[in-house]
This record gives sequence, structure tokens and C-alpha cells, in this order.
Amino acid sequence: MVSVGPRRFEHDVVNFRLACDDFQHRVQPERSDHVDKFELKLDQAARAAWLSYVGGRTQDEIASQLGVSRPGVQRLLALARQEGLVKVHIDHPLANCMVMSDAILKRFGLEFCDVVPADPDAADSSAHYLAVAGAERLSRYLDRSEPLTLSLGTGRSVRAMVEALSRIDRPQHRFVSLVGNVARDGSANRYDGVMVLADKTGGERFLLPAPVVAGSVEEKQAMLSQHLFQAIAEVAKQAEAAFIGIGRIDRQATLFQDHFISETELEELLSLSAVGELLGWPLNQAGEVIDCSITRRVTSLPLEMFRDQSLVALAGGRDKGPAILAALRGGWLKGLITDENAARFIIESENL
Amino acid sequence: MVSVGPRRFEHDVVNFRLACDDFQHRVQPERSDHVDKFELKLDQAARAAWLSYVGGRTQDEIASQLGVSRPGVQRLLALARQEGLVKVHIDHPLANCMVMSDAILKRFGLEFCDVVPADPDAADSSAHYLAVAGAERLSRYLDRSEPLTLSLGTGRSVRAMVEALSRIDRPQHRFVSLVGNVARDGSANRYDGVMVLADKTGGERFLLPAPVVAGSVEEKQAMLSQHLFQAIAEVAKQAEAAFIGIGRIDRQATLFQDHFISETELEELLSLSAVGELLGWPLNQAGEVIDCSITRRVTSLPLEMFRDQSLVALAGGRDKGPAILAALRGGWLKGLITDENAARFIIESENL
DNA sequence: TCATCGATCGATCAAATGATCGGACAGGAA
DNA sequence: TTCCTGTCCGATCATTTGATCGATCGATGA
Repeated sequence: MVSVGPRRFEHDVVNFRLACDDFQHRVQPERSDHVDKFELKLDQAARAAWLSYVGGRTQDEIASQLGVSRPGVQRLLALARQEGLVKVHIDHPLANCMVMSDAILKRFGLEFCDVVPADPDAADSSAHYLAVAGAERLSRYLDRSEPLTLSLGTGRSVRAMVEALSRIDRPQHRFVSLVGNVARDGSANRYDGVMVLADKTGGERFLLPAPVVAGSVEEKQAMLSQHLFQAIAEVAKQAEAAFIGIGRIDRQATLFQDHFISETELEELLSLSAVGELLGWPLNQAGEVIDCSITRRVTSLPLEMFRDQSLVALAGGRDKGPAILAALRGGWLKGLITDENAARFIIESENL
Repeated sequence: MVSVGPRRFEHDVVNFRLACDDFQHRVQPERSDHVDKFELKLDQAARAAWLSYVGGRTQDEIASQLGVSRPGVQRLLALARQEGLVKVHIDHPLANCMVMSDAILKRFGLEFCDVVPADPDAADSSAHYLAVAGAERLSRYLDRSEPLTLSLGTGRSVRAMVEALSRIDRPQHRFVSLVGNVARDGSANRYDGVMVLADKTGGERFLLPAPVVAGSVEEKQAMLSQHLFQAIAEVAKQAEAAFIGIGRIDRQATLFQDHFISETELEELLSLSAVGELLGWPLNQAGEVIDCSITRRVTSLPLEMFRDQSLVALAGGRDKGPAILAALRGGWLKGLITDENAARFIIESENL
């Protein structure tokens, strides 16, 4: 899955390295006849490149046309690409997305990164695309016929993803919710993502009978020691991949709006410069889990548990940028599905 | 040598056909879900194209990344190219030349066409490039070790070409001058192209002991019946290729300036709408040899003789455009070495 | 409901491409 | 002059790419 290195067109990110190679090549022989020779070679390279990329000739044809051997043509083409003579442009709105996706992928060592297009003006324009892209990735797992365990976080994005999924019969699969589906008032969320997913596939469902954040440290301990909780946690540990959302930490934060944390607690998190949360675990700008009074009451499985799973995050919108960036910096994610706006924020923040 | 058809990038000329194919595909299913489906496919195609051409991924990598089979990726890439999503630009002054060269090559069914860059302001800027390009082609023949017969016309371009040639030891080759090296006053040109070429290679030289245009029909007949003349003509017939210049027919014409034809004769040619000449044979705009009083006195070998030889013409400059175009239209040439200015004239005249 | 048509998809093979290696050649130092 | 060193060039092999063909799936109409 990991790219084995630049193969054909070395633009964008890679160009930098090649430019350096070039530097060593060209600056050393400064004398004019050498430069002339180089220019001549470049001319030939340009011809070869044109014949190959625009004219669509094969290297054999080019070879006989330019009067060199085929390997010679190959060297000319390589030269032309190194010197940046060949410019490829993909004429499609997705091209930008691909550029950013690739940059993020490489920067944070992800296994995949999908960036869906979004209109910067229309705030929620990308929500549906995000859901579809997520469903696409999700169904990649579900397609398999061998039994599979997947875990899901909460959030609008995750929810929309499973709703965008088309029905598929996979009774052998198991789905676990990573985040308690019980609100602080004790009401259970009947429409948890796992429920929908299990309905659509006919698979088994495992729901965590707990709130995200317990009322007290003691309550958390009590919950963690429950047999049922431990059994479900055990299933979650076997999951191959986890699809989760990324939460902001500010007054619009889901954690706060849904009353999982109080205003005082929010203030505390903000004062500790939390910028996002993963499964209820608050992260600072560097992506480290912040140790504070709230952390000690979070009932979610510890993030370390997901080191050997494919932790896939879905989140979009420029507002979520800082939170997504934190998750990336922490190295928690294996996959990211986001939108153009958030991606642009990340690219800018990291100077990519 | 002939192109076997579009292979990879179908731009420029070929794009037209592909656009038609596309038309049939896309217009028939006008219903919106079909269009949507097509759009989705195009999105995928854009992604695939980006990953392949910009990202430099291999098709296998793209396949696993997009979750389709490798042939699927191939179809996506083909689609992307058909739809014109992939734009390739060669960032080099020669790119224009290559475009024109290719257009001329295809339009007139040449075996090769070299277009060298030229500054439209500096009139003679391309003369040297032309010579070098010609020498390049010439040495392609000379490199061969088997005995070879080549014939040469006259003119500054041909002369410059042989001078640009580097020395090479080929005593087995034979070189024939196609145009008399005797001026009307009887003086022989000691520095004929053939002389230089034979000097540089050590090959045999055959010079036509005649002026281009004889003084009268009788003189021509006398000359053609000479044994020496016939012997040399016989050698010329065995030539594999002929490198010749292309002459204008106007007051700047070499034929006229060197007094091979008189002012009256020039007027006659112009009144018959001659626009150029090949080895002294005047051509009209369609490239047909004009039958007139001068034609009957031209001592050069008939152009028909070169139908099964590689007749290669060297000529540049916008002024020579009409003459070159005539030679091309007549279908006399197998190869053309010209410059940007002349090429542009040809492209514009033929609406390419 | 079934048969047929069409389209799409993936396995297979041929062609084209990229990379490595050994050898030749030129330029420079002993 | 001879040897050495670095560079360039072309033969060969592995990989990648393109194209064809049969199979499968879904749609359409009887």
C-alpha cells in the first residue's frame, strides 16, 4: 500500500528533491560547452517528451525518429521529467482534492486519505459527499465474506456514512459502538450508527451501555468493571477497523451541546488548550491526550488500543480543521475522510 | 515509420474524433440518473488520472486505492483521456515546433519533418539550426557502413548543411550533385556541396557538367546525350536519398539572381503563377511542374525520378513558405527540414 | 416469469516501459 | 605512452500497461 517511490511524473511534492538532484548535475560543469551540450540534450528531451506525451508515439518510434536507441529515449524522457519540462494538469474539480489528499497522506503517513470537494460558501455542502466517501470505504470492508468486526464512533458524519451505505447481506459481521449510547439522563440512542449498520447488513450489534463521560471517577470505575462492558470492550479490541468522528472543543462542541460535559468542564479543557477530541479523549494541538479531570471520567476505550487497528476518521468543514489536525499530529489515524475546506486548513497550517 | 494510430494521449488533431465518440455515448442517455452515474465515473476517472499522471502511482496501486480491478483503472484512465481531463504541456520552445512538425508530417504524408525554432524578427536566425538539423539527418545516412549513394542539390541551405557536418570516414559512399555546377558563363563552382561532403567523408564525387538551365533546347539535348552526363545521371538514379533546397520564384530567386534565367523568363514564370522550384523545375501553387519555355531547357533530372528515393528538402524562412508549400502539395518530398516561420506559414495556409 | 440483449467486469496474453548491468570510450594523471 | 577513472551507451530482464475475450449481471420486453 505504501508508495514505492516516484515512478513517472515527479511533480508537486517530489519535484523539490529532483530539483536538488538537478542542481548537482548542472552547476558543477559551468563551462559553456558543457552547458551547450546540456541544452542540446534538453532539446532532444523536449522533442522526445512531446512525441511521447502529446504525440502518443511509442518509445521505439521515437527512437528511430530521433536516431537514438530506445534506452536513449528513455533517458531523454527521464531528463525531461526531471527538468520539469513535462507539465500534467488534470482538468477536473477533484484535481485539487487529489493534490491535498496526497500531501496529507504523505505528511502523516496515512494508509488513505479521501478529500471530497466542497463549496467554501455553502457551509454544509460537503456533508453528503463525506458520507458517500465514507460509505465507500466502509463497504470496502463489508464486501468481504469472511467474518469481520468493525467498530463505530458517534457523530453526525459517522451516522450519515452508515445511512449512505447501500444494503448488503453480511450476517457474519459484527459491529461495536465505541462510544456509550447512553446519554447522561439515561436515555439510549435508538438510532446509533451501529444499529443502522447492523440493520442494513443483518450483522450482530454490540452497544456500550455507558455514557461517554461518567459522572465521577467512581462511576467510571464501576462501569469499567461491569462484566457486560468488559465483554463488549473485548469485542471492540478484535475490531479490524474503527470509523469515528472528530469533535471540536469549543462552545459548538458536540460533547458540550449534548451535555456530556458542563460549561465549567469546557472552560477547563479550553484553558488546557484542547482543540479536539477523539472518542471523548481531548487532544491538544500536538495531538496528545490531555490529562485532566475530564479525562479521568471518560469511559471510551483508550486510544492506544487502536494503534494496531485501522482508525478511520470522518470529519469535514474548516471549523473542524484544528481538531482534525490534532488527530493527525497525534498519529492516531490510519485513514482520513475529509472535505476540501478542512484539507485546505491542514495544508496551510502545515505549510505543505 | 508510419504512425500506427493514437496510443496514449489523444489530443490535438485526434481529439476531434474522440469527441464524436463521446457524443454518441453521452447524449443518448439524457436522463439525470444516467448523467449522475457518468459524473461519478468521471470523478473516479479524474482521481485515477491524478494518481497515475501526477501522483506517479502504478495502476495496481491505484486499483487497490480506488477499490476496483486493474483493468477497471485502465478503463478509467482511457475515459479520462477521452474526456480531455488530462492536459499535457511540454514547457520548452521546441514544443511549438513539434506541434507544427507533426501536423505537417501527417498532412503531407512525410516520413519525417523537422521544424527548428526561429525568431520571427531576426530573419536569418534559423539558418544555422536548419543546417545542424539537416546535418543530423544526413549523418543518419552516412553512419551506415554499407556503401551508399546520396545526391545533393544546390543552395545555401544544402551548403550550410554539409558544412555543419562533422568529419566521418566513409570512403565507400558516393555523392552526386543533382544540379549542374557550371554557371552560364562556364565557371565551375569549386565549393559545391558534393565537393565538401566528399572531402569530409573521403567518398567518391560525381559532378554534373552542366548548367541548371541550358541556353536552348538544342543545347539541353546535346548535354543530355553526352556520355558523361548519362553516366552521372545513372549514378544519381541509384541514390537512396537526395538532399535538396527549395527555390522561390520572384525577384529574389536564386535562379534569377545567379543569372540562370533572364528577367523575361522570370516574368514568364510569374505569369504562369510559378511559386517555387525544385532542382530548377518550376512549380505552381498545386505543386505541379509548369510546362513552359524554361522547363524545356532545364537539364536537371526529372522530378518523377525521385518518387522512389527519399527526397529531402531543406528550406526555411517565411518568404520561402509558398515555395515549400508547393513542393509539399506536389507530394514530391519524403522529408522536410524547415524552420518555425515557414512551418507557421504552411500551417496557416492549410488551416491546420 | 423467463428469455434475450446489452453492458460491464475480470482473467489472460502481448506490447511497451523502466531498470540494471556489462562494456566501450574519452579525458586526465602518472 | 599507458593506465585509470568517470561517464555514457546499448543489451537484457522484470515490471507495468494495454487489449482481447469469455463470463456474469442487470435490464428490457414478450
